Amino acid sequence: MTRLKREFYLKPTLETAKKLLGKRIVRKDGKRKIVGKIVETEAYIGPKDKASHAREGKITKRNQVEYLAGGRIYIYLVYGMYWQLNFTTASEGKPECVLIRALEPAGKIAGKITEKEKLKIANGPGKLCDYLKLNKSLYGEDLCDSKIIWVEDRGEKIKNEEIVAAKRIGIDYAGPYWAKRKWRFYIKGSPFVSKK
DNA sequence: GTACAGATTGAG
DNA sequence: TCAATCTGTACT
Repeated sequence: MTRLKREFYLKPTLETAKKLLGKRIVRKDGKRKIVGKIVETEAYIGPKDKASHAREGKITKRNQVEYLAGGRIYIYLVYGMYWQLNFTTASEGKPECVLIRALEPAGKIAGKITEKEKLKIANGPGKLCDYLKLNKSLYGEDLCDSKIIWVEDRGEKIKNEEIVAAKRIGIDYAGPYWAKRKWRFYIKGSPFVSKK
């Protein structure tokens, strides 16, 4: 297996967000292995980005892991019920991260599942955390070192022409300028991306 | 201590 | 279109 190394996460965040497309998240939950191909991501580049939790250089108990060197898990609860999986990026001191918005289930899936159900089991940031069995206990986990979650490159290359850049979702509170930035990326034509 | 809004989701 | 649901964050 080829686990992504620290270096991968230290590159510019927008670049990392695009390069993550097509990579596999591997999660070990006890004896079970859950795998999903990343098909949709979103970039957050604090402190200038008004939509980022680290806007204005804010440091809180929730977002502090964003300030560490890239390659860690930033996970938090929104709306009181959904976990959001992010990978931290950039070097230490730069609060930047990539939100994982949708996965294409890969490998063996627990229980019986139809092709139709498969399309909708991880097509949203809250749903994919459920699929991967993630919660607060993964906060700060190091993707370069962890035994329970990491990201693999299986050689699949997504060409630039296959990547669609679009507006980010659910961040209108940041004002039109930031809400309009096309910092959401997904694989063109993938039926597994989150609904619009 | 209290108020309040949110990087979503699925039902109506 | 809208409520569910609860923690982090700001402010008294």
